[in-house]
Amino acid sequence: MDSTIVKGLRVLETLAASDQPRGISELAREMDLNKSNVQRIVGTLLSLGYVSKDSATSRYQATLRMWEFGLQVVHRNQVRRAAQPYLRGLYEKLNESVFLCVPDSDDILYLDKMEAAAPVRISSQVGARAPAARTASGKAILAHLPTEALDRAIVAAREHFRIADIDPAKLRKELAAVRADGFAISQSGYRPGVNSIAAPILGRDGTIMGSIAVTGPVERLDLATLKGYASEIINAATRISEAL
Amino acid sequence: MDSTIVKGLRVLETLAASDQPRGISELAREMDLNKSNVQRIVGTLLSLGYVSKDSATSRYQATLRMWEFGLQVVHRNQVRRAAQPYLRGLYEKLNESVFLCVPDSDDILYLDKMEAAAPVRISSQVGARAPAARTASGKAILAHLPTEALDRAIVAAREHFRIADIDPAKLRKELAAVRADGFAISQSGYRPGVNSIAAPILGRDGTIMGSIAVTGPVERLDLATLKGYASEIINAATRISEAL
DNA sequence: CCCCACCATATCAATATTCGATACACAGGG
DNA sequence: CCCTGTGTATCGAATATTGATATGGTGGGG
Repeated sequence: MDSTIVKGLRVLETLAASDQPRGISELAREMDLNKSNVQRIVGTLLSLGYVSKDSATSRYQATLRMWEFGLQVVHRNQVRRAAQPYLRGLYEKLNESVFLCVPDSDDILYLDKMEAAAPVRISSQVGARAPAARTASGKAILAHLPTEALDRAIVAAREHFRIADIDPAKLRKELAAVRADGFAISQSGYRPGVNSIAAPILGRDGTIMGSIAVTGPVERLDLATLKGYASEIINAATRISEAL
Repeated sequence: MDSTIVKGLRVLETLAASDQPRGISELAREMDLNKSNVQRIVGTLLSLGYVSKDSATSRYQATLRMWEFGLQVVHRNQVRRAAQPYLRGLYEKLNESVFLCVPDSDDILYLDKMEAAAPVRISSQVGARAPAARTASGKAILAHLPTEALDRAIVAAREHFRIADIDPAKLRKELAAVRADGFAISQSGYRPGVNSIAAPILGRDGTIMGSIAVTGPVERLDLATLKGYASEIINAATRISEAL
């Protein structure tokens, strides 16, 4: 299982997630690894350019290298490419924030967004992960998942995001409705004060590829307004599906 | 030197850079590694979620995981945070594409941009690397580099980007002018038909942190127009520097 | 002012881990 | 229907990784 790679990437992830530069001993303690081991690993990552060293303090931090490679993957992403013009179209038509989500190992990932110029709070949601069962985008995806994947996703939501208050039976019922309607709605389900409506993007063979969602504050996007956008969003999602 | 990590990341980079899913033998041949070795490495990356397997064809490709972690680093980037409002301001005032660059191990990296809605060609320049000596953004950075770093950068430009036609003496002269003027200009220097003007962002201690640039087609942005934007850009860059 | 405690870093023998030749099952093409 | 390619599993040998230990440097408290 190449444990050296596992450790190496864990160190890299830790550094990427850390606000400040980190020292060797500090990392070793926090990650429960041997100090010498961390020293070697960080040294290797340094020589590969994934990590930089503040020579004054001898502390290390992640560089932009991961981002650089990661972007290559995103730029090639077919769903993103297909969705981009429609995201923009929706945004310009409705003047609300529009998101693109994709399923990623049992939860969902925000892949792209179009957003009003200067939002009040800096919602750096692109690149973030969210529990599928709580968001409109997520439910649009879950509704079209094969049953065994859905089961895993429910378990994952409870474990990974420590969400205990999901009633599987109730969720399954809601998802059946989503499948029938063609759209999913969330009212303050994930972020309080935020409502949204989402529609699924399906591949040629009917497998779920992602979803697009319109999101905004409850004051502006009440249930009636959301439902008014339904056909607009379903239409866009369908066009994206066809473009795949 | 933890050669296992080196190999692991090389495999990951190769997959991230590859358009199509790759097979084990293929990778092994291309990367000059043992087939068993690649198999183990890819298996490890798979179990860590950095790579996914197309179970039909048994081919592997990079997932969005690297991007996810990479984004965390970008989002925290101080220069990017400080520059963002000014980038937007410049874009709205001038109605031209605006870029933010940072120096990164001997060349430059495009960190952020604000761009007209639907550009003719899809310039996915964010995340891309460019030879510093050829671009306005790069020259604005080079001009404020300590001499030994500048020497390295010139060598790197010739080797890494295989640019032989850089005259070091001439470049140094140009950079002195850039330092005096406070801005750098490029006319079709890197991408033919593209002109741009850039100003440096400096840290508290005077070290170069990055640069901002306005870029556009030669027809619209001729030399006179570019120079007309100079004070605008220098002003923004200075404000960003102060915000750091 | 000096000591001590902590740090990053270097060393090196021991061994756990990676390595790669070999083998196998499977798929597709000639 | 073989034959050459693939992905995958196995296992002894080899070696790269490991971690206790040592060193030099730095900063803070007495």
